[in-house]
Amino acid sequence: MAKEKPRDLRAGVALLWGEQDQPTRGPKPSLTTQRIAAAAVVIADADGLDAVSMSKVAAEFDVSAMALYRYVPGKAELVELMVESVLADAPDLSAAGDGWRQRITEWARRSAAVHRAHPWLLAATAMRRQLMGPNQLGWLDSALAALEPTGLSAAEQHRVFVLVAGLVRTLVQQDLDFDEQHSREWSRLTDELLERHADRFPTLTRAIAAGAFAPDPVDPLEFGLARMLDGVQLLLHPDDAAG
Amino acid sequence: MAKEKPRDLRAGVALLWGEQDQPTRGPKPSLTTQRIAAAAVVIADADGLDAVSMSKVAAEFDVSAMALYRYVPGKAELVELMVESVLADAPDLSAAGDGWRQRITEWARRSAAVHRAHPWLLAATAMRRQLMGPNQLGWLDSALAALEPTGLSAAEQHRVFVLVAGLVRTLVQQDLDFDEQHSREWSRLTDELLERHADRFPTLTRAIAAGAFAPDPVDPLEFGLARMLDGVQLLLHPDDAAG
DNA sequence: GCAGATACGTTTAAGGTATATACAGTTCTG
DNA sequence: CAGAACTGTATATACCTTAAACGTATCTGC
Repeated sequence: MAKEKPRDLRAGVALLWGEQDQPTRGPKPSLTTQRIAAAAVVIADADGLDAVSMSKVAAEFDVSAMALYRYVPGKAELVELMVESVLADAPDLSAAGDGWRQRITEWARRSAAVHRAHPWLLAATAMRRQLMGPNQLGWLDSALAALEPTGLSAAEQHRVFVLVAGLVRTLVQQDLDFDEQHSREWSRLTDELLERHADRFPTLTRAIAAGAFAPDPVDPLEFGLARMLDGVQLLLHPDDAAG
Repeated sequence: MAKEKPRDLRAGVALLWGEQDQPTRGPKPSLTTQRIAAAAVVIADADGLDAVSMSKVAAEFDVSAMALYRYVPGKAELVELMVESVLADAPDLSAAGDGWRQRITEWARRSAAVHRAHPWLLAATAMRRQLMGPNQLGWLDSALAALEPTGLSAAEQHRVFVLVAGLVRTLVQQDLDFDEQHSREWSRLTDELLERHADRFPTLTRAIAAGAFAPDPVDPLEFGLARMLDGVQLLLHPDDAAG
């Protein structure tokens, strides 16, 4: 995962879009990129992205690690295929209602659900220089479709999309980071430290005392979306109070 | 980076807070955790987080890789120390004005600046199960201080903080991902693909034609903050239009 | 002052990782 | 039916983290 190989974008795109010409001679391949990606997804779902190694994936097919390089140029491309694999079926938002707000909210919920179902997805799409495949573009397309009725300019729609997608990422990550046991132990240790350093962190100390970090019944995604979309709505109708 | 070692939280916290009792016997250590972290930061700034390896850091001090393990339990802890190192000096927001909005905006700008100056910081703080040191808490404290005058409940202030911090992360990441050359080449390839698949991505095709992905003179952070804080302001004063 | 305890840094090595290269075997094409 | 083209394997390189054993430097208690 460390070294940056020089990448052939053209080849990467062709791979992601399934636009490679099949050779006619030679033995029939025993695998497909789809099956490889699917196997990698199973491993990542179970043990995290770091657990996905060429040899572990190859082992799923009783094949040597090097065999995978006949299908995939390298690990970076494998991860891209994993992302595509998991983003199949861009959401149909027409059932969510007619308003742009309902639709983009539904988009955010679905996106959050996918990210929660595949915790490695966040890390995978956080990697620099990622290419986007058709499925990822499908999600983008459906979000933009939801925002189209706002009447905002194309540039503004794009900006809003970035905000909403970012919000989903942030809040899902918060979710995933939360681990009951770990969290409890950390709180205990930190409380103790904060008591000793209360003067350095006056506001924080007060906030904790006031329950700022206590379990919160409000769904952060719903809260965040509501605030953010209120802000967008204000951009559309500067005079109205949002409802 | 792959395996998850069982971690001793207590030890990790002690390390991060510099609360370890110095031994009296034995040779004097030739290094300090601070110097080690600083060297690692230099490497990461130059070549990315993946380029930080125990042996490269050790080489900066002409010392064997294993020597570092006398100072740091493992690489995860080293990364935590790097984060602390870079988050020294929590921002003083008093110069930004009196309003909560000005102050939290300033906080976001400063936070973004640090993240941009150390591109690996995003990845480093995205790791699961991270511990927070005093400097990281300092930043948290100052953000909460900025939000205190809103009069929101402690829980609400926390929720808003999460939104703002997330916004910064998202938008900085977008920034960092952007690479002139790569982006240009990708556009070219994608345009070509989209033309062939316009029916699959109708909205996206339209959006691109309308310039949604053209260079945008508006600073996304300012745009995002404005929308988000408008939303928050509406929470405070449901009847007013935000200005 | 000196023995013993303790801590530092090194060497060695084990067990991971990605992936380059050379090769053996299989299958289609001319 | 020979040769080209392709698949998968075996081998090897160059990394990575980190465990264990060891020699050596330094302080503490006597």
